[in-house]
Amino acid sequence: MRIGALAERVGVSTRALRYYEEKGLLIPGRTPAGYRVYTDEHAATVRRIRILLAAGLNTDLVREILPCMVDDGEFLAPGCVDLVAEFERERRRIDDRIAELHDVRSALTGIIEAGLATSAGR
Amino acid sequence: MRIGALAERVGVSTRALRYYEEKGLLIPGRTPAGYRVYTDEHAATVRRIRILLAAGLNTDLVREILPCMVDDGEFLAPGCVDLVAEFERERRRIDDRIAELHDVRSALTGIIEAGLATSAGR
DNA sequence: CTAGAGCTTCACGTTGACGTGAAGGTCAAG
DNA sequence: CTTGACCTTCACGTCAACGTGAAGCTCTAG
Repeated sequence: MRIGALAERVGVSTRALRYYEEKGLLIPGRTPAGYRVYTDEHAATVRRIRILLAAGLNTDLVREILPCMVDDGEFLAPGCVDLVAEFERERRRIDDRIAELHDVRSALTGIIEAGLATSAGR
Repeated sequence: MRIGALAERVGVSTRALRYYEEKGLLIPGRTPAGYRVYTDEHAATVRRIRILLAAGLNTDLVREILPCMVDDGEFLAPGCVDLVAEFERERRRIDDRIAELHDVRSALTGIIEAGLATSAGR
């Protein structure tokens, strides 16, 4: 499929797909005329990219993680083993981030419940 | 205290404190010469601002939430009651965000454990 | 063969939360 | 009274992940 079809299928812009290629996250084939050609596997990769970016990872990190997500068996590609320490650091950052969000969530909950009590009590 | 002292005390830059004032989050007093003057209460507010911003809220939202966090009693200021619906929407966004982070966290955990199994098994 | 939908590569614009000087005023210490 | 640390207000720079044209090539339908 070509870039427009993939974009509509996964719900991203064509510009984003070209950007992912520029950053080395998603390398399509090419027709003789130079058109980008994508497969179903590319579509799956784009969905993974969106999830990782949405979690706040940057493109450099996504590029490292992506090849480690394809071999979904029990073992890992050799290059990925060397990155385990980095992945653990990133996991800790995510844990910290989740904790921050939980703090703000409870603060919001306190305000919301006090607000409901206030509007109910008067 | 003046801006430099507050900045060092809470661990932010003076530029950030001026930016918070520009955005209406933190309004200091002024000396006759025009120097900004902050109190301990301002310091507490800055800590709240940092937490909210770190959670991904923007300055507009922080400006709305801040006055609702000071009255830590059971009830709320009247202006805050009208914002409860907006706070609930923001809480849902935070819940979504936490769920996204959990997804990425488990993906990372899968990779890390597979990596440990791979390096242990050979 | 021509219109037009879709593709290509530049290349500059956007957004939010600041960083980073520039040019100058204020104030306590020596 | 002068240094120097601290402060003031502009005002442009930064960074990431794209958005948004511009100018031109390609392919299919009629």
